[in-house]
Amino acid sequence: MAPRKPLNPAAEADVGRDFYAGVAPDLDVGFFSPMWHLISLGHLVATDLDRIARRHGLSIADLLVLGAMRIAGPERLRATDLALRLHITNAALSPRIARLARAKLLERVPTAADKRAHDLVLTEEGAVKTDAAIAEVSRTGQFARNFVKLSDADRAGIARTLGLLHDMADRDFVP
Amino acid sequence: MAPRKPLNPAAEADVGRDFYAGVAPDLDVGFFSPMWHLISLGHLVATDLDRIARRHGLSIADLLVLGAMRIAGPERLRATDLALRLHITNAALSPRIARLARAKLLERVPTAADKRAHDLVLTEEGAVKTDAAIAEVSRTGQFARNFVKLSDADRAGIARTLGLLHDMADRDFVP
DNA sequence: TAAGATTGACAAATCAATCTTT
DNA sequence: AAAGATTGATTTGTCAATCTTA
Repeated sequence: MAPRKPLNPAAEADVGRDFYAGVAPDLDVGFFSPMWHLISLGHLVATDLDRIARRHGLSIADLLVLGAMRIAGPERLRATDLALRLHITNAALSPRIARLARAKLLERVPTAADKRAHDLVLTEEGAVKTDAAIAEVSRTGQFARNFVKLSDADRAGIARTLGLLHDMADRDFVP
Repeated sequence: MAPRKPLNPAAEADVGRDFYAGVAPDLDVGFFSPMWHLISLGHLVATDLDRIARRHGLSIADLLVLGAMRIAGPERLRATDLALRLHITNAALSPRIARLARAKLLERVPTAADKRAHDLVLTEEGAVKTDAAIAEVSRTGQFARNFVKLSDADRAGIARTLGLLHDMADRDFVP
């Protein structure tokens, strides 16, 4: 049999859902398509972001760390605070922070109150580089360009509903 | 300054969006929160799925390969067909297929018409294991449990809109 | 030339174990 | 004990280069 040209992902996901509805009628398969869209689309968006970040000498992982610190503003974040916001483990964050500190994009300053911890502070150069990369994401990122093609109602709806799901997943998250 | 308890992700994302709206008024930042939800939530869902897959001796990557083949049914897929559907590179797929073949969950049979390619066929054991893992995702997966808490309208809306975005990202995807 | 598949070098995530400080 | 941070072993992805066949 000649390999069929794959359907578009939305139709393909529903084929899978319907297949499993037939194979296992006792299962709830309503979550099937949106879950696959989340995983695959999340991966595609992250890959595109990584390409953009690398033009600035960063990875997407670097950019997420720097962006979270930029947004935190004057607030002093420790590694653990950052890991909670990014939903990654401390072990993943450690070498990244070391690398960004070596590149002089952030500084580790000892926390006064706790000798175990370090406060993380963005340098001027780190802030400038972060803003430049984020501006390019806004101008040339695939997601930004595709998102505006949705209707106003769809944009508002997906932003709100993804927020609800993200909040629920955040409550399930244990580092 | 004492580290502030992080807001819920939905509110936190909007703080970031508003920050960059202030820093760079020329930028469109409407995509900001939903893009972050996609990346972070996609990562959380994938990590949870990986935990479930490992109880069956699989990884999430294995499960996605096996699931795609299960859904394809009688159709013979080659590695390249699979890579296109999963939006990963052939290089990532190669060692995975080799591993699954060693575990006797799928077989590689030479393609009659093309000596470069192999057709991939799920074994009986592979199909059984795939269905068992997917049933457990439906019963105990965090996403499945959270998704049903949404309203009927929100479930339908997000499934449809994620499908639109996934289709657009798929058209941008070049392997 | 291009397509299917594979390999090697690298990046980034997980878990488990460890060290220091609370 | 428990919390903050780090290191080592393993997995999976990318890109670049290579080999064979179309």
